[in-house]
Formats: sequence, C-alpha cells, structure tokens
Amino acid sequence: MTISGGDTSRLRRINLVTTLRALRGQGPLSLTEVTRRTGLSRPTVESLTEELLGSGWLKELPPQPGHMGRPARLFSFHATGDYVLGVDIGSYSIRAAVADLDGTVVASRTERVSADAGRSVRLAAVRATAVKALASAEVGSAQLATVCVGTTGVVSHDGRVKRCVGLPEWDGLDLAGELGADFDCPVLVENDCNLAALTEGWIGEAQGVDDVAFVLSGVRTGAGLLIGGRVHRGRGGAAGEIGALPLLGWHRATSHLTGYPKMPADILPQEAAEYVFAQARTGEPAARWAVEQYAHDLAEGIAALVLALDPELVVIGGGVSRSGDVLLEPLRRHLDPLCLEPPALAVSTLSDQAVVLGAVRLALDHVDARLYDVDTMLPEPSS
Amino acid sequence: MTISGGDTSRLRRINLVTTLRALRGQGPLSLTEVTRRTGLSRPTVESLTEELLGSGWLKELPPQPGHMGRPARLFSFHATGDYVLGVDIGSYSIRAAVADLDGTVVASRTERVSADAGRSVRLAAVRATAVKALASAEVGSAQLATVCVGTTGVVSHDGRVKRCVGLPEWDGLDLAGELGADFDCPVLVENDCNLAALTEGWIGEAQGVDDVAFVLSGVRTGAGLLIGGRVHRGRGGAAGEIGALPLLGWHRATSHLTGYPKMPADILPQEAAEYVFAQARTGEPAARWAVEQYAHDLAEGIAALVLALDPELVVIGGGVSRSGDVLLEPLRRHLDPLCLEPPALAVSTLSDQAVVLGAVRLALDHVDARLYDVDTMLPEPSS
DNA sequence: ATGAGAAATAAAAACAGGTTGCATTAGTAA
DNA sequence: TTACTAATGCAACCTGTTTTTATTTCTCAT
Repeated sequence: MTISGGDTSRLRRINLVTTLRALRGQGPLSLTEVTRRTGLSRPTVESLTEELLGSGWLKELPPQPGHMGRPARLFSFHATGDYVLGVDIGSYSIRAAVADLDGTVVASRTERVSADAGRSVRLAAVRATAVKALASAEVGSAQLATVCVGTTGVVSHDGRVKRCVGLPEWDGLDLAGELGADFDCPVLVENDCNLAALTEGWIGEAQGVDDVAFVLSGVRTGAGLLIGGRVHRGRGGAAGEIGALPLLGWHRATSHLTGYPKMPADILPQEAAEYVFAQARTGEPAARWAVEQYAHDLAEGIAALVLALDPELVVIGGGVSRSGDVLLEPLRRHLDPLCLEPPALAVSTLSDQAVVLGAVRLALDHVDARLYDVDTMLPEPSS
Repeated sequence: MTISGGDTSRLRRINLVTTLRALRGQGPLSLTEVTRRTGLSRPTVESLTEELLGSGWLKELPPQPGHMGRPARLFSFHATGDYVLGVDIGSYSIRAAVADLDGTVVASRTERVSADAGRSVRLAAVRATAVKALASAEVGSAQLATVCVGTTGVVSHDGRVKRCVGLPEWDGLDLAGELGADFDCPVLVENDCNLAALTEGWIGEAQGVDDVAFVLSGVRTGAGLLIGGRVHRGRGGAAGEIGALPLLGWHRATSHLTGYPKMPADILPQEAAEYVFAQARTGEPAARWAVEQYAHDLAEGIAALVLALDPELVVIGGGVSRSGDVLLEPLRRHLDPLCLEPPALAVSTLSDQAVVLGAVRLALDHVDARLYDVDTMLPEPSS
C-alpha cells in the first residue's frame, strides 16, 4: 500500500472513492445507508453524493414510498455511461460480450469460425463479432471504456501472442496492435486459461478463494493461476504452461480421448471428448480405459502445479467440465497419491462462457483500478 | 488497497505514517528533507515529528554544523527501542541473529548440533543459542518485538511442522507453541527455503525482482517462492515442494553427489557435496559425471517451477552455492531446453546466512505491517 | 570583529473538510 | 386531524494543513 501524505483535498478524494465504492455493484442505496456503510457522517455523504451526482458518477432514482417516515432519496452507480467489451478467440468460435460497469452483460454474440482459419480470416471474424455484439447492445465505440481479448497461447506483457500451437498463423501476432487501431480505448490481451480462472474467482467455483489453479482441458490442455485472488501471469505471461514439460503427461492427455478406437466417423473433432465421456458413462470398457489414461496424464501436470503452488482449490474447466461426473472420480484417484495434501477439486459450471466472461472481468478490473485509485480518479467520468 | 473514509484525524494518521516511513531505513533527515520527501508542508512535518518524537517513534540527533545557514535539527527512526530475533534450525547447526528495527544485525550466534539430535535436544539447543545471542546483544526479552524461526519441512499456518524428513523427531512438532512460551512476543515459524528466498529479495540476488524461485540445495533439495516480492506459502505452507513429485528428479538429486564412488572416508556428510564439486573443478571424470547427473535432476524440478510460475529469476542457494562456478554451466545446459523461455539464473552469495537473515526479515515485516498500517498504528510504541 | 546572506525555526492567520446538534419536512398509522 | 417516524437541511464548531511573515543561528567575505 503506497501511502503519501496530503492535505484535506486528499481526504476529500478518499471519501469520494469510498462513497463511490459503497454504491458500486450494489442496488440503489439511500443516503442513510451509505452513511452506515462508509462510517462517514450524514452531511459529508450528502455533499459527496451531490458532487458525484453532478459529475455523472451517480444517478438518482425516484424515491420509493411505502416505508415509515419521509422517503429517502435513492442513488445508484451510473452504470449506463460506460461499457466494456470482452472477446474470446477460440478454435471453433469467436465470442464477444458487452457489459456495463456493474458487470451486467447487456449483449453477447457467438460466431462460428473454421479451425483452419488463418490469421486474417480469424481477425476479421473477431472484428465482425465485436461489431455485432456492440450493435446488439446499442453501444457506440465512444462508450467503450476498455476492451479485453482472450486467446490461446502465451501472451506477452505488450499483448503479443508469443507461443501458440492451437490457432493457425497465430504465433507471433501483435494482437494488441492489430485490434488497438479498431477501438478508441485500451485493448488488453490475455491468455484464455488465465481469463477462465479469473471468472471462476468472480462468479464461479473459486469465489473468495485466494490461490487457485484452473485447468482448462478441451482442444488443448492448459492452466491459469490465481494467486491472492489475482491472475498470476509471470514474467512473460507463461505461468501455468506446465504442459510444456514432456516428463509430465499433458501433451498427450487429450490424445487418449481423440484416439478412442471406436470413434464413429461422423463425430466432429470438437465433440470427440464428450462422446468418449458419454460412452464411458454407459460403462463401455474402451471408453473407460481412455478416460482412465486421460485422468492419469492430467493428474501428473495438476500435481506439479499443486506441489509448486499449494493452491486451496483446483478447478477443472473447458470442454471436459460437462463430463465432470465421469472424470472427477478417476482424476481424484490419480491425483491424490501424487500430492502431499490433496487440494479441493471442483468442476466448472460456467461451460463455454468462462473465457469471455473473464475478458469482461479483466476489462472491468482495468477500469476499476483507474476508478478506485485515489490519486488518479478524475472529478468527472469520461463522458 | 482497502479504502475507508474518515475525518481529519485519519488524515493525521496517514501523514504520521508517511513521515515515519520517510525516516525509516534512511539515515538521519532534517525537517526540510522530510518535507521534500513527503510533499507535506513544513509546519505539518514539524508537528508530526514532534508527536512522533514525544511518543518515542523518533529520536533527535545533535545538529551537524559545517553547512551554510542555521544547522538543521536531525531526526532518525528510533531503532534502539525494539529488536527482532531470527533463528535458523538446521541439521548440523542452530543460528540466531538479533537485529534492530532498522534491520541492522547487532549480534549473531551459531551453535553446532548433532544431525541425530532428537526433538528435545534440538529444542534445547535452539533456546540456548537464542539466549546467547540475546545476551551478546544485551537485549532483554521485553525488548523483543517479534521472533521468527526457520525450519526444514512444511510449516502450517499455525506454526506446526507438518512434514519433515531432514530432522529426527521433528515431524508434527508444534514449534510455535513450544517456543511461544519462551517469549513475550509473537513467534513466527516459516519454512527455511521461503526465508532464504526472502533474504535474496531483500539483500541478495533477487533485489527488486517480483517473481523469484529460490532453490536451496544442500542436505536436501527444496524451493521457496517469492511472488510479487512476497513469500508465497500456499494453503498449507507447502508451496515449492515440487521435490515430492517422483517423476521429477529432486528426491535423488543429492544422491549423485553423496554417492560419488571415490569419496574419501574422512569426509563429513555435510562436506560431501563440496568435495565432489572441488574434484569436478580439477576435471576428475567421475566427479564431473556426478555433477552432470546432479544438474540434470535439479534442472527437472526447476523447470517444473519455471513452467508453473514463469519467474523472472531463479536463485540457487544452500551448500552448493559455494560451487556455482562448477554447477552453473551444466545446470544452464540441462535447464534451458526444458523451458519455453529460459529465466535468469543466479547463484546466491549469502552462503549459510540466508535462512537466519530471512527469519530476521520476516520478523521485521511482521513489525512493519503493524507499524505501517494506518488504522492500527498506535500513538505510542510498545515501550 | 562585523555585516550580509543563507537556511532553518517559530508563530499567526487563512483555508478546507468533517462532525455534532437542532430545526424542518414529508410521509405513515391511529 | 394528530402523533409518530425517518430523512433532510442548516449552522456552529473542531481538526488539520497551508500560506505568510517574523525570528533565530550559522557561514562567509570584508
């Protein structure tokens, strides 16, 4: 915590931020309620609210009668002014979601894309999906506060994709630079696993948990880490890339599923894993064996993460999370003997929305950092 | 950063902390200098200093003539009032160091202990070493602000040793409870690798680096992690215990050195590694081969840590750090191919003081947290 | 020695922001 | 209509910081 001294105007800014924070993400609050939550006196809160109202950070709602006594004025965070855009660039689809500053998703859009699509085709699809989502939300580009894009691969600090095997022609792409020209606001780029981990901490299985390892297993296997409730990126954004160690089994894990000997010819590649789990659920021996092998390989990498970090919780997400009932038992059985003290294990319930919601969350965090920083908070919002 | 609103008294406390922090760890400063560093006005700094002086947080030094103009009053942090004690419980020795709140070590003591010593013998040695160090520093137990003890093994949050193979009868010991009765102040217990990592970040190779993996290799091989400049303990204090994964080579790493076929009979176990490195330095083939094998096994575990966390820097410490000239090249050669992007690699120069100094640092951090917390800082020091 | 200049100290007045306390207002319930 | 409840608005007061001005104490040059 950086503390720098200051005069009473600094105190005023602290109290402005305190008030704004009390009203953030909550329903409408009366002055009395804000007084109670902030610990400030009533005249002060009144004055602060007046200022925030005048500068557009708050809006006033009509008083609600029905209670005893004089009806209270109601205030709420002015969430309609600014929006964020989150994008998930996947192998088979592009997802985009527009959310207001309260974190409420006001529009989302998913467009299919070929797994073979090259750089320019995929980038065009990203732009098209974003445009459609923004149009659907009736949000103009001037209203966008921040954009965050999630992609497979190692993402460097400056928004370049440094190492990506999943998407064709994607390696080395300056994604922040490519998309930065399309928007008048900051464009963040982040690894998809990290974003999914962030979502789990926000609205998923890892709420309130400090240290979390999120394992995304689907088309490829990867991991994202939450340390102290925040995404841990590492020096070059490569944290969680434990799959790159050939001694452990992540590089071959999915091949046990895709190589299932009795796979029907009409099963699409992205549906292969789910098919094998479905077969295993019926008790089919070869499928059960495939799941067993898969769990074994997955467990090795997870164990390495658990021993390195000792997280409170491991969350399994991605495509396989729909088959948690079949996967969890063998995974637990293979994982526990490798750990000193087995961590809690959970399966994500966010299905395929985890990454795009994480992008929204990271964009919101970026806005919040500006909003809640006592020293940089502007007297007026960007409008 | 938790922000809660407040009145002008809160502002006062913020400025008190700001002033104290400006004087902390620095040489004596004049009021004008403090004014410059804090951004506060002179009368304010004067008033704050007066209060801190009266409550014992600061002391005034005689003015230094020789400069133009009226000599300035000089103030410095009052480091003589409170002290911390750091202890390192090793296999062959117990180290204790007494430091003032500036972090200056005023006395230290090392006592030998048998590697076979059981629980009660070792605990008695710990107590005796601490008493001697305190006596040598002429510090009474009432002057101790915090004690921190470092030990091998997994240390739980409440100061119990949960998993320890290095020290006899040590597993399951409630170390915080045992030693808590001997002191009138908080007694912290921490894993030795974590403490050594902390020291590297403080005064060693990792100064100013956010994310560091510290690998301690000596009698046993272990790791401590610094994330965001702070020790990462994990849920149960087991972070960094990557050696527990049998797939990686840490469990057998040192055996390549201790099992050196040409080992003379008169070499003590704790000197075996150094002897092999010395032989390798002369070019003796069997020793070079042993070092090669050792580097190979060490690299596997380091690679797992690097891939999991992507640290900026890996520091090698413990007994082998004295032989960095021989170890570094083969280690680099085995490690680099396993990493996506090889991290910086450094050898500790702190020799056998790393753990005890880390204990001092953690104790100081514990004091600082209390000292610098605007909301809990007392008007008077503990005296 | 002695005066000029430099730099720190000291005291007073002005300003900003928050709190307490009291009167006022707008509803609900009998 | 009256009593009660709870929010509102205003004024006096308190705390803390800054600005301004005067004073002290030292060094350097004459």
